[in-house]
Amino acid sequence: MAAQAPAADGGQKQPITPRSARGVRTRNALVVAAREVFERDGYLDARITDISKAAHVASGSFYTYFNSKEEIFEALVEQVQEEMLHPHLRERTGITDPREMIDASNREYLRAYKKNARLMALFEQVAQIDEKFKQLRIERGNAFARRNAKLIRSLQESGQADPDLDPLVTAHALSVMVSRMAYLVFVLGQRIPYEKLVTTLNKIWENGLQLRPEAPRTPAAPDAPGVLDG
Amino acid sequence: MAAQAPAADGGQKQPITPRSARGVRTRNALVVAAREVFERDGYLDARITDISKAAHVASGSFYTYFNSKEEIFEALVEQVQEEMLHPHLRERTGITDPREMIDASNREYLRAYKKNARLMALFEQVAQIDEKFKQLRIERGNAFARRNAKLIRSLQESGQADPDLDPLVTAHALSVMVSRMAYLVFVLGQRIPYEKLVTTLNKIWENGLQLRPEAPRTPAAPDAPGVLDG
Amino acid sequence: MAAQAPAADGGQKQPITPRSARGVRTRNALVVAAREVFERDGYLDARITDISKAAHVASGSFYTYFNSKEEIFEALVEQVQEEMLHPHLRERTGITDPREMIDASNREYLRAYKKNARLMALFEQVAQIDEKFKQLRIERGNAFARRNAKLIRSLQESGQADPDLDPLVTAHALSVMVSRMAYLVFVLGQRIPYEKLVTTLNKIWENGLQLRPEAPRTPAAPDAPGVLDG
Amino acid sequence: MAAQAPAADGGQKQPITPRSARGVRTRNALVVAAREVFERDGYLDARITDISKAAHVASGSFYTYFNSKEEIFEALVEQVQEEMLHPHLRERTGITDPREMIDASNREYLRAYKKNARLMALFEQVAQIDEKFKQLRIERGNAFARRNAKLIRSLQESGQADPDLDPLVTAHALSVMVSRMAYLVFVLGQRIPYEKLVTTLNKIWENGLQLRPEAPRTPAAPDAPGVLDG
DNA sequence: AATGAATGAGTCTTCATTCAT
DNA sequence: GATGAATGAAGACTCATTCAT
Repeated sequence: MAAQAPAADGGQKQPITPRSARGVRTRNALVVAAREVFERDGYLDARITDISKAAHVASGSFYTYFNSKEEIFEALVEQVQEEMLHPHLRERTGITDPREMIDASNREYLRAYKKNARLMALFEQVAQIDEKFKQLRIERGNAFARRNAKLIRSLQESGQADPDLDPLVTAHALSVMVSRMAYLVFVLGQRIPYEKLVTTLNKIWENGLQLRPEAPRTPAAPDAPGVLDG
Repeated sequence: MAAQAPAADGGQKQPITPRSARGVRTRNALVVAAREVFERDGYLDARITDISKAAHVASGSFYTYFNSKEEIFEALVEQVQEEMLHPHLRERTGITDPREMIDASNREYLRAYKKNARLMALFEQVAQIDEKFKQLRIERGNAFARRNAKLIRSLQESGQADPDLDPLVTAHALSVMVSRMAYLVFVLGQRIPYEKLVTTLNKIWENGLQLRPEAPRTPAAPDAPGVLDG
Repeated sequence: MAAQAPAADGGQKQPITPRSARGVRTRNALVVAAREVFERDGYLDARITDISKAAHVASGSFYTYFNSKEEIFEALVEQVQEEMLHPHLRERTGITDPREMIDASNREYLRAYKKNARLMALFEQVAQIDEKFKQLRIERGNAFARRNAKLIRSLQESGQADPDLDPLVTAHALSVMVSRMAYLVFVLGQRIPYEKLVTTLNKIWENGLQLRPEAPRTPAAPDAPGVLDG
Repeated sequence: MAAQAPAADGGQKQPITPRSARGVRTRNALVVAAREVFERDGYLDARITDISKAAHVASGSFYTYFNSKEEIFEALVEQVQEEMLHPHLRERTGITDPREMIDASNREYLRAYKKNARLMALFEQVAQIDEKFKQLRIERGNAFARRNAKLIRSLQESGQADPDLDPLVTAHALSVMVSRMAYLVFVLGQRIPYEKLVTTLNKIWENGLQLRPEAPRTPAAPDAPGVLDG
């Protein structure tokens, strides 16, 4: 009752990692169901009961694997992350021309965003509601910006980009521009034709950096903001 | 007893517009308290009870003026809107040089955002949660974009801006870039020095539009995204 | 949601002290109902729902005044305490003969215990279950023992009681003997005639202390263990 | 399909007596684990799951041997009983002097109580919670009291003890005094030096019975209250 | 016999909303 | 209009018990 010794498991709650095949199936079913329900009802209106129901398991089974809505959401994010993880553009494509690179990475980003629009909307929402996830997005955004900043810096050093721009701030700005436009179009439904969206964003990147058209044989260009960038 | 006589107000709830001076005071106290509580606890965790308590009125009194949290939030938005409403830059300042105009409007926007950062964070949050408010922001964003698009178009026509850019999409993109950076810095706490933020954003606008430096005698420049733009 | 600022009330929960007459009535009804339900079902099986039901209020109303079963139990204890509180024997009766005093206080204690047997059983039970209440009983027992020890000491000093006895330990021992016998008889139902119980306990007190029969004009004698003693 | 054939065991549940050596081991492990968990968490907070975990068996295996927490507790009690069972004092020691006997049996009781304090606390607790176990303790206490009463009676008959005392009630009273003091000191932590505790209790027994110091050649003295006395 | 997941009944608890004074 | 208590629907969560493998 009152002042009992804490449980022997060190205060951790029950959630287990499934040991049997059946357990794996159930856990997966729950994560899949969670995605369904979250996308359908939004994070806030999603009831744990509904997730269990959608997974065709008893309500209590949810707690075999997760402690809370937040926790299963985390699991969902991790899973999606894995799916979306892939090597960087340059390594995959061998593209080195900055213009081509900007185009490729913006296209890739926008395509992925469009494809997972409901999920992205969900992430947007949760980042506004849950502190932990908000932090995650900040860090992710910073990582992207740092990487892009490096590329911008190298373009500046080789005389291909406007040397007056602060690389890190510029990287942030151009990244949020792209990701926010993706949100505007694919989540909020702003009607902008896809091709026009891509070309305009490309153009602003190029103009913004003042890319010298006659880029001779140069190296880098920024990688696109990742799917989870803010 | 059987057939209820329909209420005179057609089934609408009670919320009244205060008639007495006391009523006005109470209603105001509630709106002020709502802002306090919303900023402190976030929209979701703010309980109507807390708002009433903060306003030093009985919990039941809330319903004399509002039907729901959403409704008092609306009232809060309207009030803030009034406070922030002011004529457009050009009309106020007479500035016509595009560069100056970009600088002035970005500064004005960022200053206002910083000053009301907690409120802006709140708006961001509610737009993710409440459908009605989400629509409001879309419309507001569109209005801004249309206005800025007009200015971009006129710059293009006078040969001062890159004619390849789609004016409306560009207007959207540059606007969200600024507003999102404001969010990043003033709400999420990204550490970017104020002056560096302003100059970088200015630069990207200018570069992005390819403003001809020798802008001879031309007119327009985009108005900054308003305080409530997304 | 996640890391929200704590409520403005300093972390205290809602429970209020009733401000209206109606509120006082409701709160009282709940405490009375709690006693009923606790005595009927035992502490563990008593559901908050049942208490509310017995008090003829909605289930949620319980939480207007209490946070938990433990809390309303505390309120019940306090109330009972007040009812049972009365001046010490000697002050009330003027008895000074040790034998008479022992008899009077044992009788009083046993009578009160018998009258409130179900409540006493309840206290016994909760002291085994709830740490806070267990502490309360320890302290109460100590207070009694200290008082009785003082009396024993003075009897020893005036040559009326066995000087070999440790006053404090003896006080504890004789007190727990009486209270535990009360429990045995009135709660567990051990069939011992009331009068035989009293006289036997009296006798053991007298013998135990080796009270000199010819106690001339002496002063003190121990006060009986109080109703709540362990 | 319609009429269920009654199970061969008459509706009784499964719990088995282990047939294999492995079964014996598992069952033992569970009882040992139960003691651990009960002592650590208290009867109420002990979950069957925890007992299984502590025994390193799957949660479902519990039900191979027991139907409920109550049932394994019973098994635990029985096991402890066996361990503690030993012949009566007199038979073991040959002591016949009443004073020596009181001393010996009190010492023995208190030593055993101290050694198993957590277990005794547990028994105390369960007796307050579980009806079946409460009955057990009543019976046990009665058995002790009857035996001690017989001894008191014989002391009275041989002129060694106060003839005014009711033997049975006195036996109860002195027994509960000892056992309750043991609880006070070893479970509740009342700080009384061991030796002082023993000698004081001895003294009260002797004084209480008014043992004639010159005890000539007499036989009996009460056996101490057994470990499970109330 | 052992395993370890699945089940779901039973309570607690919150708080927007109503209402008698 | 204001008050402050009462209401009760809604959901979260626990854990003893069952069961397929």
